[in-house]
Amino acid sequence: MQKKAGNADNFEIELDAQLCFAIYGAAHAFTRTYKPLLEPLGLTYPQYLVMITLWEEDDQPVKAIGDRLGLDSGTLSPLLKRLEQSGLVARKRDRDDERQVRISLTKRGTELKTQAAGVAGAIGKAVGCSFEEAVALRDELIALKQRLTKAGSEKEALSSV
Amino acid sequence: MQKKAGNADNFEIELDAQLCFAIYGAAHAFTRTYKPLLEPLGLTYPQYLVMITLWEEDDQPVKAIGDRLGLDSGTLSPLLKRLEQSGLVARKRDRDDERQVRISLTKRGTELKTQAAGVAGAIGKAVGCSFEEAVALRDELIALKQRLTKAGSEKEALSSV
DNA sequence: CGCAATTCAATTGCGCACAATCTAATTACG
DNA sequence: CGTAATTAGATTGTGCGCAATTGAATTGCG
Repeated sequence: MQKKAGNADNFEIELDAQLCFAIYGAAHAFTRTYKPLLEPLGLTYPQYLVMITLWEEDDQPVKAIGDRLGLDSGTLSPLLKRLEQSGLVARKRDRDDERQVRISLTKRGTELKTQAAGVAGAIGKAVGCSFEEAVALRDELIALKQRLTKAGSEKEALSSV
Repeated sequence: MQKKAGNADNFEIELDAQLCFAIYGAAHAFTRTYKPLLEPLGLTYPQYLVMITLWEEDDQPVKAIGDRLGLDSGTLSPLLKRLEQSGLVARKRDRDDERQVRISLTKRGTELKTQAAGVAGAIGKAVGCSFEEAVALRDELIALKQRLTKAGSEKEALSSV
């Protein structure tokens, strides 16, 4: 990336593009790394994330899972049906509030957590950095996400592009 | 790689999961931030990335774009057809090697770069960190991606998960 | 109570991602 | 030269991700 004399805009575009590419590439690399590890479990990466939230806390409504992962019902509804089809979760209407569908782990779904332990270990190896580095990276990403989310929720008065 | 006894695994799973969530969330937050800015340009986020590579260097074969972005023809073929439909790029077979399809910018595609300059500025603002911080984050993500990619290409002898 | 507004989930439609498969063109090699 | 292996791109099928719409249930308020 050659340093342009004077005009800072070009440089900003360069950096913006590079950050774009970097996060896009890193996220995809993550997915690709997980894929072969999750395949024997019969899970995709987003399905794995849903299972993690359920291993953390069983019997949640769809909305809660969506909030945790930043996904809406358009994504979750078919995904959860596939998990149900796989025999990992059960979907049932809440008695007290029939609008809600509560997702709970089946026996097989609960048991899968044990196998998933191996996955985490393999990923830790693939990430190839120390525990402290991983923590630092995690915190930076969380902070980045929060800044982006906050900026987005405040205003979109950028019409004069 | 902290190879500990069995019950330390829980801790690893936590961190693994958190890193998972963090990068997944950050990548999506990025996409969502871009979306309203790219809409007036008639571009999606992946289309924007393709345009950036073409602004960097015009008249590239599909393969080169795919290598740059880590995408295969299954993704790029329809995406490039939509860009062609939008009048931003042209697709033509290479005379010397008829297997290749070279993608080049149209007049409109070239001109769009000017408008895109505003996008980068808005994103820089949304990211809300200093230039140095952005550079550091970019480098960390690139390093993370490279570690993951390398680990993935070496071996997949994790069949005993 | 009765009706409007809100909330939750499902559905539809479009655009990625990617594996697997296919065709056509090029290169390698005996 | 001719056949095999390789390479580029397109196609098909599955699964996200998200906007927009729909429909049912619940809540709010007079």
